[in-house]
Amino acid sequence: MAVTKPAGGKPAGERVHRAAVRLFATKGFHGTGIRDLAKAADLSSASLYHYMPTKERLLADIMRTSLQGLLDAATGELDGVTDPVERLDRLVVLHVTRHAREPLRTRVVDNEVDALTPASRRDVVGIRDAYEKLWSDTIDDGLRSGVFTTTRPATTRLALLDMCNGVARWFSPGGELGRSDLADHYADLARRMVGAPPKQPR
Amino acid sequence: MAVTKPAGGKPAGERVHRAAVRLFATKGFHGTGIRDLAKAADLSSASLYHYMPTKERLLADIMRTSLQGLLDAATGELDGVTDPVERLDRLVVLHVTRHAREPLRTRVVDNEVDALTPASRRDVVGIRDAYEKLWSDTIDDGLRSGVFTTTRPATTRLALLDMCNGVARWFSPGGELGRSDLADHYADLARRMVGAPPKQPR
DNA sequence: TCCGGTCTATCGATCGATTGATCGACCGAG
DNA sequence: CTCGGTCGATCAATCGATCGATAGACCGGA
Repeated sequence: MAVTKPAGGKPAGERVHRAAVRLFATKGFHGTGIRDLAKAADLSSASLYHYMPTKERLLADIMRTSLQGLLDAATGELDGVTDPVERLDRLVVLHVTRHAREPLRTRVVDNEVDALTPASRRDVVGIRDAYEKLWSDTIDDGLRSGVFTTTRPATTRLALLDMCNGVARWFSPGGELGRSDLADHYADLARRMVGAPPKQPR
Repeated sequence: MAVTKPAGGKPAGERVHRAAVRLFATKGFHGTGIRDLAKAADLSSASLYHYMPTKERLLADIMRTSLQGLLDAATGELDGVTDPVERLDRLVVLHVTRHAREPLRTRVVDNEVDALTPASRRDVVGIRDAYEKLWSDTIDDGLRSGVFTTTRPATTRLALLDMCNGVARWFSPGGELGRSDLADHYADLARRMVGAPPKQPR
């Protein structure tokens, strides 16, 4: 009953957010005009500014909350887990599942970093670094305890992350491959890359 | 002696091309203004149009020639090579080496596809598809002959390519890791991913 | 039950700045 | 005297952002 206008059924603030994610992901931040955004959110370009301070701040908020959510989820997922193989499994499954569930949001996070102002960029990159440290620590642990065999752990970490990030570029929900199967397959690939034994030894 | 102005020592057309690659890679196509480009190429914005028909066509040319060069090199590299493991090795080494030698150009190719007009996009995506088919065929061959063990070859191909593409995002020439060592490491990772035996069995 | 006041949400109109692109003029080498 | 190369000036269009105004919901006091 609070809804007065049938403009999509969702509250306006959420419509702006969703439209921004979709447009920034598909056309890029600089490729998306304030009027494109307004049209997609079913608002005038003036009304837009009731829900965002600035176009750049809208982008920064999207990226910051998305990355923070990933970091929080990963921290929770690893809580109490000490086995490096299990830790790597969980990191990959969480990462891939998220990227497959929200490929648009992820693409914005991955591709629009240098559209941010220096201040926003510092925040975002700081969160991302904290997240990637979870991966570094896991790989280092695995090497120390001997379950991983890989030279150049730093490079391997980058290769792992790039591989997992790529999912957001091509995965389309509703395809033949489900999110869960996809995540399992990536976890297997990750184990192979670091030289850990496969999940079900044939 | 042909050089009349000391504007960087290079001919103007090449300066435009180089500046475009650098700016498109770091600030994005839509984030790069015609005046930024002119300044970086040490020309007026009007003179720019003696070396390009349109900003978009300049981008399309950069992407098309870069991708075509990669496809040609790969085709030549695979000529006569039938062993799937050797083929995969060569594909990875070529791909990674190129991405490490010219990360800026590669970033443009990878990130600015949807800044193209539909016509240009068709061309570029067509070349890219032909290139990726080399990878698909190699993986299929390896599976058929039994040297590769991987379920879901299509997904594994995507994971491989995303991993190798990622190099352009973080590699900086002159770092501690050389291009050749990097390429070898990636070839090893690729072998592990498809389940092929490592190069030097310890 | 009505009233004045406040707040949120929305808009059309418009701001100055910048966009990609074009024009005519000029310059120096051949 | 021509002509490839270069430029300042400028075009219409669009950019991100702001303005004042309006409509309606809600609230406390008469």
